[in-house]
Formats: sequence, C-alpha cells, structure tokens
Amino acid sequence: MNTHSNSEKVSRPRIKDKRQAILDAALKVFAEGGVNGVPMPALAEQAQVGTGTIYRYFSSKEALVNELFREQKRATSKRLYSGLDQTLPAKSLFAIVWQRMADFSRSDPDAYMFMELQDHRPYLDDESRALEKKVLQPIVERYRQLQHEGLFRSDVRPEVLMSMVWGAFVNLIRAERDGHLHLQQSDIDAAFNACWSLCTG
Amino acid sequence: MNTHSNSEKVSRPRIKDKRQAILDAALKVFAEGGVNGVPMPALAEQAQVGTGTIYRYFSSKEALVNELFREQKRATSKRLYSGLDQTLPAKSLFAIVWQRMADFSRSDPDAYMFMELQDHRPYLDDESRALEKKVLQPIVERYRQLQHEGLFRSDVRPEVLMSMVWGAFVNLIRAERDGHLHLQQSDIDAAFNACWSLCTG
Amino acid sequence: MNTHSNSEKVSRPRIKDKRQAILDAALKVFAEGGVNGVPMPALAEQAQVGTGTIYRYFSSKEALVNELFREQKRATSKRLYSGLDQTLPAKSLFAIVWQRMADFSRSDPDAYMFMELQDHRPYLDDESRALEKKVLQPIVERYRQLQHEGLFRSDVRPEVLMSMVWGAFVNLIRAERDGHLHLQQSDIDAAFNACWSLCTG
Amino acid sequence: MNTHSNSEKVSRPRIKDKRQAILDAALKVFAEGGVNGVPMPALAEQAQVGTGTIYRYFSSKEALVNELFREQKRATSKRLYSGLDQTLPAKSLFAIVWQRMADFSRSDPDAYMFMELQDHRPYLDDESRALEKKVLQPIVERYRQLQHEGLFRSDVRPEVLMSMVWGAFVNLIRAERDGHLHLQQSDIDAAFNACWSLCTG
DNA sequence: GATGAATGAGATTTCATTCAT
DNA sequence: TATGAATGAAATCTCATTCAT
Repeated sequence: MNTHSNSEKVSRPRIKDKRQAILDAALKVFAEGGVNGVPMPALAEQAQVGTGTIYRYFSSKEALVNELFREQKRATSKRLYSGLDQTLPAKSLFAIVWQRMADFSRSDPDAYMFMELQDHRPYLDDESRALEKKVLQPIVERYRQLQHEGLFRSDVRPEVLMSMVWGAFVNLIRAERDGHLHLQQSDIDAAFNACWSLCTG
Repeated sequence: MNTHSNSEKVSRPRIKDKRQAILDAALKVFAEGGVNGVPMPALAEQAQVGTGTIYRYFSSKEALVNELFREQKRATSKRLYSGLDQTLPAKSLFAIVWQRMADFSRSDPDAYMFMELQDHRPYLDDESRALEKKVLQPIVERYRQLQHEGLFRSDVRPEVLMSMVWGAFVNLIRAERDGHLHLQQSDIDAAFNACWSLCTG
Repeated sequence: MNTHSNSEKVSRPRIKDKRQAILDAALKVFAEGGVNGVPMPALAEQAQVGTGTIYRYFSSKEALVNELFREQKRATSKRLYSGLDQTLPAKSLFAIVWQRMADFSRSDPDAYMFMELQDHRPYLDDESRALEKKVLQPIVERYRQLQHEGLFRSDVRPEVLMSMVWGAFVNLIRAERDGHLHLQQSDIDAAFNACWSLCTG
Repeated sequence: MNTHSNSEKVSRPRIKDKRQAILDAALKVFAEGGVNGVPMPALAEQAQVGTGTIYRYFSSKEALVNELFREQKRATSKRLYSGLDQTLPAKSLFAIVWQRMADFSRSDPDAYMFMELQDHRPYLDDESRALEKKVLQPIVERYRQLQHEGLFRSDVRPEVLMSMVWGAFVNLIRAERDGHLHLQQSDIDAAFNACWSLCTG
C-alpha cells in the first residue's frame, strides 16, 4: 500500500525530488494567490523546502514561472490530445477533447487555473511563447483539414475558429470560477453542441 | 503670483479634475504594464500629479483599481449596448454589438486591455464583482428572450451561451495581442457569423 | 526643546541634504567596517535616513561606492595639490604636499582609510578608474619636469618614482593603523627626507 | 580497501592531502575574486572536494583565511629572506631581496596578490596579526643594524624605513596591476636604486 | 489642496554552514 | 571520512503609503 516504501523506511511520507515538489507547490500557490501574490518563502513552505533550495533548481522566480508554464503547457497538450482514436468520426473526437478539457479543469483546477490566469504572462520568455505557438500549430492544422473535408465551415480562418472555440470554453470555466454560473455536466454537453455549431456553421 | 489662479483660464488646455486625470493615466499605464508592474509614482507622473495627490482621491491602490474597474465596466456597458434600435432584427442588433466590441478593442485598446487583463482580479472587491454581475444581467435576459422567441437555441442556458460568445470574442483579440494571428475586418465579420451559428444552432 | 520647531530655525542640528548625509555616513561606516561589511540598513541608520532613501539618490550599493570614491578622489586631489605657491623651491613644495598628506590622514582618517582600503576596488567602474588615472596625470608630469630640471634622478621613470613615493607614504600610515608602529611628527619629517632622497638619488 | 594506501601510486597523480588542496585552491580563487567574492562551494569546486570537506579541515571561512594567511606569510618570509649569503655586501643582499620580491610577484602572482589584497584584513585574528609582527621583527633588526653600521641613514627609525621600502615596492606592483604602468626589469632595477637612496640618504 | 521626498515593511536572492547519506 | 543538497539568516533592493511643506 505504501507506494514509496523501499524495504521498510515507512516514515518518510514523500520522497519525490525537491525540484518536482517545488513545481507542484508553485502550481498550487500560484493558482490560488497569483504569481505576484506569493512570496518565495511562502512557496518554499508549501513545498516543504528551504527558501534557498528553490534557487538550486531555478535561477529566479521568473525562471521558475517559465519552467512551470512550459511543463504545464506540454502536460496539458498531451492530456487533451494524446491517444485519440483517429478512426472515430470527427464529431466524436471533438467531443472527447471537449470533455477532456472539462475533466482537466475539474480534476486539476490548479493546473488549469495557472494556465488560464494571465498572471504569469509578464514573466514569460521567448522560449515559453515559442512553445505556446508550437503546441497550437497541429490543432490549427486539424481545423484546416476539417475545413477541407467540408465538415467545418470555410468562411472563417482555421486559427480564428480555433481561437474562438478555446475562448468559449475557457470563459465558461472562468465564469464559473468568478461565481457567475455553476456548470453541470449537461451544460458541458450543451456547450459542446453549441461549439460544434460554431465550427460547422 | 498665485500659480493656481483660474482668473485667466487661457494657459491650461484641459483642466479636467485631477481625479479623472489619475483614472485616465491609470488606464493607460495599467493596460501597458499591468497593475502590479506600475508603481504609484510612475502612475502619478503619467497623470501629471504628485504621488500624494492620488491618495487624496483614492484611499489605496486597491481602491483606485476598483474605481477604475467600475468606471470602465459602466462605460464599456454603455458603449456596447446603449442606443440600440430595438426595432431592428435580432441578428442585426447582434451584429452591431459585435462590431462595437471590435471597434472598442481597436479604438480604445487601453480600456479594452485593462478590462480583459486578469491582472486586476486579485484587487477586486465585492462592489466591483457585484457590478460585474449586474451589468451582465440584462444581457443574459436578452439571450433568454431570444431563446423564448425560438431564435436562439434553447438547449444551452442563456448565461452559458453568453459566456461562450464573450469568451470567443475576447480570445480572438487576445490571440491577436499575443501574436498568434492578425485580424482583419473580414475575420471579424466571419467570426460574427460563426458566433451567430453558435447561438442559433 | 522642540527639535523640529521652525519658529527659530536654530535647533535643527544638520540640514544638509540627504544625499550628502548618505555619502558622509558611507565614508564613515565603510572606513570602519569595509564596504562588504556594512549592510545598507546600517548605513541608513548612520545617515539617519530610511533604507529606501539611499536608493532615491544612488541606484545601487555599487553606484554609491563609485560616487563616493569619485567624490573623495577629487576632494583628496584638491586637498593635496591645490593652492600651492609654485614660486617656492621644489623641495618646499614637496614638503608641503607631504605634510598635507600627513594632515589629511590625521584629520580625516575616514576619508583617508576609505581611499586606501582596497575594499572598494571590486566595485569600481570604468568612470572611477578613468578618474583615478586622470588625477595622477599632472603629478606624473610634475615629476617628469623635475627630472628634466635635473633635480630628480632620471634613471627612474616618473610614474615609477611617483608610485614609490605614494606607496612609501601610504604604507607608513597603514603600518600605524595596523599597530606596527606609532608615528610622530618627527617621523613624518624624517620620512619626508628619506623620500626626498629616493627622488633625488 | 584503504583509500589512502600508497602501495600502488599509479592512478592518482597527486594525492597531496585535501587540506593542502583546499589551501591551494583558496589562494587561487581568493586572489582572483577576493575573499568576499568567492562562495565556499566555488572554492570547493576549484579544490575538487565537497563543500563539507572544507569544514572538516577549517572550522569556518574565517579560520581558513587565517590559516592561509599564516601559511603564506611564513612561505613569503622564507622565500624572501632565507638562504642569503650574509658575507655579501649589504647592498648586494638588499638587491637580492628586492629581486626576490619582484620574482615572487611575477612567478606566484596569486600568492602575492592574496597577501597584498586588503580583502582578507577584516578576517584576520590575533594570531595572524601577531605572526605578521613577528615576521617583520628580524627585518627591522637588520635595518637597525645597518643604521648602526652607518650604512643606512639614522634620522629615520628602522621600522619607518622598512615600512617605506616595502610600501614603495608594493605600490609599484599594484600600479602595474591597476594598469597605471607596465614594469620591465629595468624599472625594477632602477626602483631598487631609488630605494637604496631612500635608505642610505 | 497639492506635492514628492522620505519611509520601512516586505520582496527577491545569496551564501556560510550543516548533516543525512 | 567525504560529500553536496539543503538550509535560513541576512543581504540588496522595491514600492505603497505618509506627511512636512
């Protein structure tokens, strides 16, 4: 049952390396308090490390935010788009991704919040921005392809379409966070249908 | 000798009161540098007032941000929704509002940016959040009405629909700001059509 | 009794501006504790200003050290070499400068110590180093002239000669500071004669 | 099994003990970066030992600096004054020592720099200062003796004379280090002659 | 009322030292 | 014994806010 037992060193609760502990803690506290709102000692405490330890792994707060951003960008991308059965009809695939987005925002709200919080933007460096673009590229291509197949409307550029779909979803979650509405699964499903209409015209 | 005499209003071109000068300056600098990124003395300089003067009109930076937020919320609301000719068909009205949103983001990018920057969110107080809800209410009602009229799809709750539309638009502008795409009027028009599909199904 | 009364501005002990107060305090505490040994808050306390105030006048500790160095370099130069009656015989002039050096080290030990402490060297920027050279130039020229006049020995380059004289003096003061000897006026005078021999051969 | 066995001296080229490796490394990095400028881990890396290892041999950075200082003080003293053929004329002996000083500063600039850098002074303890005095004592005595012999001028106390000679030399090297001049062997020789004049009057 | 120099609490970052392995 | 990751006290620097003028 003890997932980290290695003979019987029962007591130590978590042995994952400090670097990851710091990233995990950062995700949590930044999501809650905003990057600017969290002093390094507070982050250190959450990570259960000394303040100085953070600087063994990240050269500055800015560097930490960027590495966290990139880690999450990659993880999110994988989480949303990997392992899709491409033999399924497009609408099913779209629905799956949509549901994954919803699941993501529900099951890992810190990660979702951190990524959608604009808080980190002033910290982002070129590498992070490049990654952001790189991750979007294949999605745009998929949209373009669906347009060529005549499934998606072609009067809107694929990157515009994609941006709208993503924005519609994100704002839905944000509205819930801000207390403007409460989402149920039926809302998620209905929103999917609406987005499908957006894409197919 | 009295440098503040206004017996001859000749020299000073615009004497709008300092309070407004501060709010105007705040909008500009906050939009550019983020609320956290702009020290009060920098704001004071932009507003051409002394640092202390800001505190005669606003009790704190937080209070200033809130007042600015509320002022802009009201102005934006008026800008987008006032003076609409309700005799026009719904689609035309929707199109007008959509174009107003586009015009707003183009002609007053500072105001638009400030409102859509999440930067100010940690500062917002109850009054600001209440206003945000209050402003959204009539829009939601309009959506609900259009659903009752059978024009908008009814399988999506009106607040969900509205949130998606707003999110789709906002993310489009953000994508442009972030350099992911460049929008032309034709894109705005096409995006409108896509959003109309989203709403009507 | 009210030290801040301004009905009679007698009481306030020192009104000199903060910038100078900071430089004065810095000279004192750096001379005593070394640049590295004195934290900015300690300097602020000595200067009777807030820590932040230092940064209104100097962009960093390094900048402060450089400005202090340059100020002192100029003041020292003036103190040692200005207002000399050039009609006096060279030996008298040399004796006067030598005595001025001694007086300087006695009457303003902080300034003297700060300049001769090597402590500040890692902080010095190009401008400071350029000033150092610039200040030495006319002295070298004077040595060269005295060589041409046949008064000073000519088998040693003037800059070498000057460097030795200065080093001999400085090390004398340092030896006293380090407790290796105690200097009396008679020692100063005798040392002058020895240096004169060094120069004239 | 014995890690310090020297039955097979094959593999490790130089096994001088870690203590000495640390002192050697310290001399190098302190000369280059100043005592304050070099963190202990950087020193450890240069010495090719673990950071903690330093603390097995020296109780603190201060203790290390002091031991290094004393080691170098003794080595320098030996290097400059040992093995002199006391049957040679005084001027020859003086010339030899002078040349040894020059050679020292040239051939082992790290050691020379470390000793003449004032950087370490705030670290020095009583023992180091006592050693400094002790090492100077016989030199002073030699000066005194030469005065009694009528070779050196007697109007200057021997410790004053010695201090001036040393200062003259040191400042010459420092001037070169600071880029104020470049020394050739002829300058060293000429400077010797000038110093001889200083001593003999 | 208006000012902006001054403030000091608090932020980020460094580094001498320790200690589990 | 040797290690070097970890630590946290202490350094440098920032900035929201105050207050004497």
